[in-house]
Amino acid sequence: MQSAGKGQRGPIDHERREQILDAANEHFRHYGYKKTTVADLAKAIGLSTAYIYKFFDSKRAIGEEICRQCHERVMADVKDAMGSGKPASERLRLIFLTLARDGIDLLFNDRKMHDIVLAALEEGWSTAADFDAELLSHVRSVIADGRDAGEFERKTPLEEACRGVVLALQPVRHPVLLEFNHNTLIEDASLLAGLVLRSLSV
Amino acid sequence: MQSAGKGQRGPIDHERREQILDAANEHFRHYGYKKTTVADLAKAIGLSTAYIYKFFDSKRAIGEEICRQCHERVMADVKDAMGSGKPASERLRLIFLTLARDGIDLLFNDRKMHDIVLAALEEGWSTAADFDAELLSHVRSVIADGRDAGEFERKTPLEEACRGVVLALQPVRHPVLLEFNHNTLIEDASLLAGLVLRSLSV
DNA sequence: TTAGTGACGATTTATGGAACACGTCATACG
DNA sequence: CGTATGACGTGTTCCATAAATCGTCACTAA
Repeated sequence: MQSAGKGQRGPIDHERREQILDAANEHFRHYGYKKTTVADLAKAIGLSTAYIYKFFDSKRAIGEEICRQCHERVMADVKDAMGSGKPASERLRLIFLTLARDGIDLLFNDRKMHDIVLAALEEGWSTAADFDAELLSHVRSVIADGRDAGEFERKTPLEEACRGVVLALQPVRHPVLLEFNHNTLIEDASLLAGLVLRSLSV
Repeated sequence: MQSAGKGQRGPIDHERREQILDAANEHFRHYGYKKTTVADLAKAIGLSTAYIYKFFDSKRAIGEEICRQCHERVMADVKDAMGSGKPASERLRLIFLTLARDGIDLLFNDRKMHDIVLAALEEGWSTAADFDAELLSHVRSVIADGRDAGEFERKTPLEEACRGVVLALQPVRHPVLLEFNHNTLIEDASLLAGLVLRSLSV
């Protein structure tokens, strides 16, 4: 396992990592994860293949970082919706629509990245679990808000309601389903949001 | 396109078809769809490869029929739940649990068949659409029953409610998701059923 | 006329050896 | 001592070619 403090000076470390990630971002987007080799990334920044491994344990570690950044961009959109100051029900609906929109966007405008996200799921990279956990926490907070504001019912245990909502999100956010549902995804998201909101209403 | 009345006598036709389907059922289950050849099926019933094509247009047509039978078995379980005479809410909950249970069963006890169902989805065989349509009609009838009995609210347009429920079923019935969720599938089905029932309640 | 088949073209899939990619290490250089 | 690399073992991926499969058709035999 690679760890900090292997002997490199901090600032240089950081710059090199960024360089590698930038190159990876570009190459993965253009040619996909599988088709770009570590040698390609090394050449792009004018260093040797071996040196890449001073900054990342493996090619997969680079892929995971890129994947994480991709998830972060989606999560930023979710956070925007969360911080909009709108009523909880509206914010929850926005989560459905945001995830659907971002999923479609990934599928059509950034296909290679979509493939990476898919591979990450299939190969059990940790990135997906992290995303799930963060999403759950946002859902929990918006439901709690709604309950405090008297918008939502309080009988159902909070955790049960949260897990139900996250499950109901699957059809509009799981990359595998995007391919089957993409033509009706926005409408589906809206329908599911409506269903979920009725299930939460007082 | 193959059609009835190509010249064969009825009873013989039917028997041969059955023989072929029986052989296909056994071979597909043992070796999978891809690995069994039309020649294998022909040998199994003691006839020539060419003769098979008198009864089916293609290997895929045989696969579709087997797939349809598999869907039919699941749908039979759903129908059992529908005809149980229980309140609509209970019947709807049973649909969730039945589909989850049958999905798990297919995944673990009939893996080759699961692969066929998956291939059918990916290659766009008509069997999946038929299943969806039939499932939707059952959902519609149970929701309508619930509304008539005063169990369910009537404000949401019926079709909208139906489509929402069918969407909410996806996480527990889509074969692709089974592989990701199988360890919590029954619990997930229960949670989703609870959420859906709250969304429908008066 | 009807049940049934062998042979065949076109396409798909298996094979196995060569080329390539991943990740490690000993080492070079300032 | 920190930055950086070439060379190499091991596993994976390509790719050309051989083999097998799909589906058709002309044909046989009762």
